[in-house]
Amino acid sequence: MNQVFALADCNSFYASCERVFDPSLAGRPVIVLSNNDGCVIARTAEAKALGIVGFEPVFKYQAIIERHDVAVFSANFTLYGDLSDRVMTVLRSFAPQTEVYSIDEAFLTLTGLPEPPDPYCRRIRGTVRQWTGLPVSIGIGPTKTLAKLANRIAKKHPEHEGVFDLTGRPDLDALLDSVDVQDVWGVGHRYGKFLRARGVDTARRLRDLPDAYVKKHLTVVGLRTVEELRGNPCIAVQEARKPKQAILTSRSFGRDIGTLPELREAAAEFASMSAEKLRAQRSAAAFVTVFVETNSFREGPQYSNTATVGLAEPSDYTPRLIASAREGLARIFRPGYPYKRCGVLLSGLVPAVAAQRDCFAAEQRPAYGGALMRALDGLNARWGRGTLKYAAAGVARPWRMRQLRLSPRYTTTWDDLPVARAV
DNA sequence: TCTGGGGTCCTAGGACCC
DNA sequence: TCTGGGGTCCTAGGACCC
Repeated sequence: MNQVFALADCNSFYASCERVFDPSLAGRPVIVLSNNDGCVIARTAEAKALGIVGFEPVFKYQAIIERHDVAVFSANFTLYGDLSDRVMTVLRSFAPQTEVYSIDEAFLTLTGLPEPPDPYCRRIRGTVRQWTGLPVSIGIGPTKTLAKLANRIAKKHPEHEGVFDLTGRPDLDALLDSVDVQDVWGVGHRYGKFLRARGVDTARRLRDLPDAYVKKHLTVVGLRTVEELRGNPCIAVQEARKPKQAILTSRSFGRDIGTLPELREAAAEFASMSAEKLRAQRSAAAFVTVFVETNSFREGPQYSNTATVGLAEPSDYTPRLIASAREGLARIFRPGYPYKRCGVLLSGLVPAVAAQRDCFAAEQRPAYGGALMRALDGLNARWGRGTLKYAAAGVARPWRMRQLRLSPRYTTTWDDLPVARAV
């Protein structure tokens, strides 16, 4: 039996989330900014129509924003994460298999459905809208890559009303010819440029390239993409999320940071945050990597460097990881530079219970360490992130992000709960 | 004068995704 | 003045082994 995949993807997800709890935003252009209120990372259709481009710095659009009364928000990932969970819950109720692919999209398997997939997906779309308030578009195809492509068509052409089915279409070639090669899932900036320079500028032309040529220039990954464009499924729906192999916390600072003590605090904070994510997936890390960077967008002396510190044995104990991050930082810190970004990466992850012990190493953590971490994580989950933290991460936090236009955490914090009043 | 071949592991770098 | 953050996978090349 031919397989059928669907990709459900929320429209302008972050911006749509802001609208859910503020109906006055309906019909108004809305944009959401990256951390530090730097770039535009989400735009509603109204904002796109004004010519606002994604991932461009917001200051370029100041005039447009004022003239057209664009609603501007700092990214509120707490809110988006919670609304994402709600959408995924609805989607899961409609398909035997779902893969949550990102915060705003999921693949569904619809193979063997007793009815045509198009009307079924329109029901899914209506239900998501009704139960969560969020608009979603759905693409249907014989492979994940083609479902993705169908989703793009559904979004681009409003006349399809949010659902497009690419299976069994006699005009498939023409449809694939209407899609820019770089809009194919798996073809990014570099490959797009490479292919276009050789006249391969549409999805159909990519599909029809010889295997050997694709493998040579786009590796086996590209070959999989091409096979999928031909309708041969190579990429399976993965229900269970594999544990992460690396965990990174990094930030650009709200302002330049020049001193080691301030950077040490930032590194400690990022190590703590990474450690929390690490314990959430019950892993321990064997390596701690820290990096610092100056602002490459600006003139002046640049410096960036990375240091990796190996642990005597894998650990999930925050003080241990903070100490290693600081050790790495001490190695790469050079005075006199205006630092803009820092991050802490944990790698060499193993299941915490199976962590290889080193009987000759100095004690990595006290006997009460495990209980302490559980208490720490429990309190922060119950009362909000940062309720309990290590003093090493500092209090003044001069490096913290700028978020001037943050919306309330409507769904996850009692104090931010929306209130309905009778008038 | 002659100087293998194959395997594994690790890392850095580069591509991609959202 | 103001330019995100967090991941994955693949390949090439070097170290090392037999």
